[in-house]
Amino acid sequence: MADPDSSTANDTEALHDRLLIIAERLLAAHGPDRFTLRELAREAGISTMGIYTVFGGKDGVMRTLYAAGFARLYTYAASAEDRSNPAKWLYDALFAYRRFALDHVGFYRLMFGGDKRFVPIARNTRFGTLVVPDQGAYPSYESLMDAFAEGQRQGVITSQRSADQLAHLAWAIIHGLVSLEIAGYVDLAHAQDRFADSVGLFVQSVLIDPTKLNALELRR
Amino acid sequence: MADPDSSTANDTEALHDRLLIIAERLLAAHGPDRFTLRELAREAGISTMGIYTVFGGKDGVMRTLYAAGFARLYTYAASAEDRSNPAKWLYDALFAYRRFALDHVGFYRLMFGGDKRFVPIARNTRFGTLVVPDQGAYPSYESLMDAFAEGQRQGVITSQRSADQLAHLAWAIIHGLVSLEIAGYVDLAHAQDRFADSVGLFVQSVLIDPTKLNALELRR
DNA sequence: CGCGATCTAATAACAGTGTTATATTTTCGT
DNA sequence: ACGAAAATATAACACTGTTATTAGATCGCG
Repeated sequence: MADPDSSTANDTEALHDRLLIIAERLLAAHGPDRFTLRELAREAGISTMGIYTVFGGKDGVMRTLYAAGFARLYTYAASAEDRSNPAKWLYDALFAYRRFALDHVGFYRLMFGGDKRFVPIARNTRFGTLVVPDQGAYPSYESLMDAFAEGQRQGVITSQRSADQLAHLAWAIIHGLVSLEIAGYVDLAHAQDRFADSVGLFVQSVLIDPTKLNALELRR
Repeated sequence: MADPDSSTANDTEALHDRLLIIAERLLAAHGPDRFTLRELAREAGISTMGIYTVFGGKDGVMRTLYAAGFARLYTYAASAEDRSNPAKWLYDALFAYRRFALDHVGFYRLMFGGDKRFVPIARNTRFGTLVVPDQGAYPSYESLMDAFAEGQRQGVITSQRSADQLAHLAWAIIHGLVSLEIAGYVDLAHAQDRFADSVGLFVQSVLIDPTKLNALELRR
């Protein structure tokens, strides 16, 4: 408030943020398919063209929501980073992923529904060539790989596969489980147990030294 | 042609089939998002309302395409059913699933993109409560479970988990791998190898007795 | 302060979409 | 052969995203 020449910048920035909050709500309510520009404008109390000056068009809004989704996912992943216990860290990360997907189905469908419009191209990382959405989203996957690497270093994870291979399979598994659940192919009454069972089967058989498992209680 | 009173029935049935073929082409070309009724009518050379008399509306068309997708998936699954060799059977089934998804991205996104509109509710089967699209689609999943059950019977698969649990995890894994690939999150240059690696890691560590693996060469 | 230039915002218009209403033709049973 | 019913087409409606156009606000700068 002490900056006089940023009043306009703050106004448009404030409008940007306010629109984004409403857009997230509409995305969550209707899903990416039925998300409409005009409803966003109506809810915000501005004309349809106001959105064009802020976001450039519907693509701009969806692109921003897409990035916001990955940022939100990262907050879930970050909350699972118990680096002192790699096995727990891994479990928590996998469950956090599901939690995010169920809490934010709209985000999830926008991010992984199969519309490649907003997915950037592959780039080289220190773990190999990966496709990662942007700077703010990459940490989620990096954190998962770190969990594997740390588990291998401590000997809790006995697999000799690379952390990248393990993380890719782990990601595929939880994404598969979660997206099947979201799409409606898992009986709701048993979805929770099915997820826990499948994750347990995967972790115990592929990853973790069975003799070190007793220290880990399956949660939820 | 020897049945006089079925001329009309044959006509509408023929129109139904012709429309379905064109609809499949448009779904493959544009994806489920950009599929439009009016283009279908235009391509078929009929008025927009002609589709309403045949399918009742857009929902009817999409529902029919949804069922056709599962029927198509079943043809892929059926081609993998080498019942004399459960391990090969399983591998072939997993690779056939990916083949179907890549060959028919439009179908795949319609079936698993997250729009629950056409997914029926759960029902009881002899393997437990499952969500299966319809009579014609259920065999795909049943075949997968049969592969596990037969593998366990022959001792090739040593896991003591139920065939249902194993099939569910297997389905989640291949669906996860494939849908991440389709969504654009796997580097195209290495997608093939990544899939084979992940499937191999899963099968060898979770399912198959290592001493019986030498008889099985990884394909493609 | 003044004032042209630039950006912002709203209204109006346009080409699409799915769907309903209406009219016209075709088909079919009796 | 004729009335009922189904099939098909045309027109209209309420939406969508987007582009023109126009009015209003803001800014740079002498």
